[in-house]
Amino acid sequence: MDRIDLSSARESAIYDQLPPLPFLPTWPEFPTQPQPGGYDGFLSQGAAPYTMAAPITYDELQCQQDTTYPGPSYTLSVLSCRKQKKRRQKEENEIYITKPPNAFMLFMKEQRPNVGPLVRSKGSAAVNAFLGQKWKSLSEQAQAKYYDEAERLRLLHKQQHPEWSNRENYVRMTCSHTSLGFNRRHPTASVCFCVGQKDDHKGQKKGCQKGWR
DNA sequence: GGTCCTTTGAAGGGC
DNA sequence: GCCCTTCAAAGGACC
Repeated sequence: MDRIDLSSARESAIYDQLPPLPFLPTWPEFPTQPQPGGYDGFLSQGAAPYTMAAPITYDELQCQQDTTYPGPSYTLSVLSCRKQKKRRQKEENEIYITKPPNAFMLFMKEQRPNVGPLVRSKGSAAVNAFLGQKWKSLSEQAQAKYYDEAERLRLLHKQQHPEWSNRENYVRMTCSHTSLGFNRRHPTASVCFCVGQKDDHKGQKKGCQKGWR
């Protein structure tokens, strides 16, 4: 596994004191030993041959949320950090604060490595769809662990970024609903500066429009 | 290089 | 209060 040095990143070391996530090593619904086939076996056999993931750490979680995570070097997957690394470079030293993950996102993060090659070969969309089904099949007790952790991370995020709002990461709504919108690049600007473009459900372009900046 | 796909849940704005 | 929209994650596919 590659190692990324994030030691030059910003101040707070609040995550340093957090213990490893206490999740799945004791999860009772699935066998704790690696099973041949992983989720693919689950699909093809209708049973639950399950490849148990090693517990993820807060270091890895924080990498997904904010690659400016302070502290020494962390053992990270280059792939898992690629998008944010690209975005960071794009933002040219400006800090981009991501939304805290919800319960399902934590579940996906943890279980994605367990998905077998058959499902994985169909792409991330298929993997996520499969994990969505898996999520729904979990007991409330099993899901509660993820809801609790998501809530804890949400509060932690709020503590670390008290002024932050989801709205700051929005590309379209802030621009389309007010002439005094703001966005991730210029959160305090008095004019809207469009930074993205997406297709709506009708296949039409939304996002950047003439006169927005 | 940028965007889509695909999921669930959180959050915010409009009415 | 409800509805709609966006974003959080992943990485291959596509333009």
